[in-house]
Amino acid sequence: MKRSFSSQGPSAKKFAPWFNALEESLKDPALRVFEDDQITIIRDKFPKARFHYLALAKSPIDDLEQLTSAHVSLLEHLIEEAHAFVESNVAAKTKNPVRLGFHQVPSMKRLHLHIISQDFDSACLKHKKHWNSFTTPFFMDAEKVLTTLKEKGKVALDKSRAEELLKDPLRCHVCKESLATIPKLKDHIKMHDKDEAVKEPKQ
DNA sequence: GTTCTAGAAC
DNA sequence: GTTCTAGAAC
Ligand SMILES: Nc1ncnc2c1ncn2[C@@H]1O[C@H](COP(=O)(O)O)[C@@H](O)[C@H]1O
Ligand SMILES: [Zn+2]
Repeated sequence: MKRSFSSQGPSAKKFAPWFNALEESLKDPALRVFEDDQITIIRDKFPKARFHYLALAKSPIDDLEQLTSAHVSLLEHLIEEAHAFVESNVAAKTKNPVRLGFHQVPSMKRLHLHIISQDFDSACLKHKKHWNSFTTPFFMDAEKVLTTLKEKGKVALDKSRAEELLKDPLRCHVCKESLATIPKLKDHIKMHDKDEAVKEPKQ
C-alpha cells in the first residue's frame, strides 16, 4: 500500500543529491580561492594532485555540449583567469606542470574546468577511472575546447567512446610505460616527480 | 563524485 | 593470507 506522505519520513532532512555537490561548494567561502563578476575558482574537495582546483562560470552552464559561440569570450576569460591563478599560486605547491581541461563525461553537474598539477600525488586518486580521466583523451585540454568552439560553434562529443577510455590499461602519463596496478603506477610516477628529492640509486 | 566491502587476483 | 579492484548504494 502506498503512503500519501513522503517516504523520507517526518524527520528526514533533504540533502542535495551528490551530483549537485559543486553547486553547494560554490556557496562555501572556505573553498573559494578566486572570484570576479563572471567566474569562481574553488578547491577540489578530493584533490587528485598537489595542486587541484575547479573553475566555474557564475552563470551556470550545464556541460560542454551546451556551449555555443556566445560562450567564447566567457570561456576565454575562464581560461585566462585560471592561468593567472596558476601563475601566482602553483610555486608554493609544486614544481610540476599544470594542465587545464574538462572531463568529456563529468559526474558532477555544472561545467567545471579542472586545474591540476601533473604529479598526481594524492591519496584521493584511488582507481583506474580516476587515473584515466586525467591522463587519456577523456581529459580535453581547455585550449582544444576553446579552439573547437571558435571553429564549429559547438563542442560535439562521442561520450560512449570517451567512457571506453576509462577502461584502458594503466599507463604512465610521462613515459607511457604500462603498469599492472594503481600502487605500482603510483610508485613508478615518483621518478618523474619534479618535487621528489633525487634518491640514491639502490645498490 | 565517494564510501564500503566482497571476492578476484596475486 | 594479503593486496587490489570494482560494483551497490532502497
Ligand atoms: N563537494 C565537492 N566540492 C568540490 N569538489 C568536489 C566535491 N565533490 C567532488 N569534487 C570534485 O569534483 C570533481 C568532479 O569530477 P568530474 O565530474 O569527473 O569532472 C572531482 O575532481 C572531485 O574530486
Ligand atoms: Zn613513466
